[in-house]
Amino acid sequence: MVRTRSAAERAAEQDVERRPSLVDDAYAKMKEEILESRFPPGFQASEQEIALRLGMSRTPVHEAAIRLQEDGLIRVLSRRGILILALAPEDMREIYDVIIAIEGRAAELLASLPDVEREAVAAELAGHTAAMADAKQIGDLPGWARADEAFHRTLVERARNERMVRIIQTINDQSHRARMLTLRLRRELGASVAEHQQIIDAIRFGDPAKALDRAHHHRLRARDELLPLLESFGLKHL
Amino acid sequence: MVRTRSAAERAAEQDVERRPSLVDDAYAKMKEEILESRFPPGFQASEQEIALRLGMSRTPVHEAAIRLQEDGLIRVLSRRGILILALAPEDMREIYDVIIAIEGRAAELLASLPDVEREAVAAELAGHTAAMADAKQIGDLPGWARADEAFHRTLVERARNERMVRIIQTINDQSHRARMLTLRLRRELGASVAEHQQIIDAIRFGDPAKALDRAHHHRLRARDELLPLLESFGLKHL
DNA sequence: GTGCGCCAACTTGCATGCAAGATGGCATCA
DNA sequence: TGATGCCATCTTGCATGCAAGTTGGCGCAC
Repeated sequence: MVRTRSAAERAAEQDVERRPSLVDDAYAKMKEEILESRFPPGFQASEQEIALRLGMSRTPVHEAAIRLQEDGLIRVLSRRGILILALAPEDMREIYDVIIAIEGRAAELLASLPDVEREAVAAELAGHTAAMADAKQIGDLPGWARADEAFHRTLVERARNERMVRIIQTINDQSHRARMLTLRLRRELGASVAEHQQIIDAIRFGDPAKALDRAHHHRLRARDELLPLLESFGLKHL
Repeated sequence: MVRTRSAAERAAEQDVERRPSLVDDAYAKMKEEILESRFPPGFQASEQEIALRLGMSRTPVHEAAIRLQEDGLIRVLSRRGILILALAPEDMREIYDVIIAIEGRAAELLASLPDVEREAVAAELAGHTAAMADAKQIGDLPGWARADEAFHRTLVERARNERMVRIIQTINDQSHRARMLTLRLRRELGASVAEHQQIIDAIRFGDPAKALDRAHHHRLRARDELLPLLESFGLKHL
């Protein structure tokens, strides 16, 4: 029966957290296997077999597969199982453009905040950037990557836009394997610190146009360094 | 069995279009009912009942519901059916910021294309804008809305980024009801034509920075007109 | 009259059955 | 020997059964 619901009912439902379901479990585990390349791109597996491995029936695996397909990580082939998608350099170009768009707007929004909040965000971002500089100093590549990721995550999360956060999360999942792969290829850890600093300054001084421009510039520079690298390695899919 | 697959196999699979499934059918029909407010926001329905109405079992309805939940149109409540989500003015703010980010970058990309392509895109955009002016002249509000939508769709689609297209599609679905509702509230059809023209000019002359700026400005102006309107009408959810 | 608790009805989560599509290999024929 | 077509096998799409969680209402106690 379709029926209207009171505001009270709706408010109550906001609180209700879904209890852990097998579908959530399957989703999390399959995603992890894909991101860690234990299900490498281009491989195919039957839902049956995954179900067996995860100790559940086909149903929750199938439903998790639908979500992963929406995330752009796999394709569910009719009667032929699940295909783990690979990323081409072309996909990385698309992904960078989405990041440029979203992070640029986020930086612009952060630079438009009231003084106190701006300063708080700037301080937080500066902390992550300092951690990057430290990690670089002692040659701690994973540490550098973590701090860099924290900087960019903060940039978007502090802009108070759940949809932007979600978009970035999806895009990050898609490009996770590529990031892991290229981390040790990159030689330009220094430039990032300086560019982050410029973004932070623009936010701190409340200059939205400059924050947007510097955020764009940072990601464009990173992309222009990464893409040729990928292609020179002949990485047609990753 | 998990196994590697040749490039030929993979290429072949690209062609394989999924044949129409009941899940696709359920997804399309449910989405239409939601967008047309025949399933109004805040209402709740059981999967059982929807299945009955669509003449299928619960399974495809449930799987379609998962996809609609990923799209942000509904929430699947454990053992309590499907809840049609409403949009608050706050959501519209988020949505506009995503549009501003994506369309801004798209305009920037279009203005960076080679001469010939830039001109082709500019001409196409100019066509839609002319249609808007005509529709406004004769008071054809739905015609104006269609041409406006075509302009913005073209802006993103011509930027050759499938992910951006997908993001905009999702966002448009989410805000469809709000757009329909506010179409007749708006008084400012004229401003749009002039602003579109500025975006077109920037693309035609190959000025990416200006194209970005004008695209931002256009959507910001539209948002700043719309949001107070929504709030003055006390539209807490729509 | 008011509040509490129990219960019947309903709803989905998940497992499984069945049918039909897809595939690979083998046998057969030229 | 090479090509073709058939068939056994595998895999999913969808329906349905069952169990467990959720809800609303009725009756009972005070």
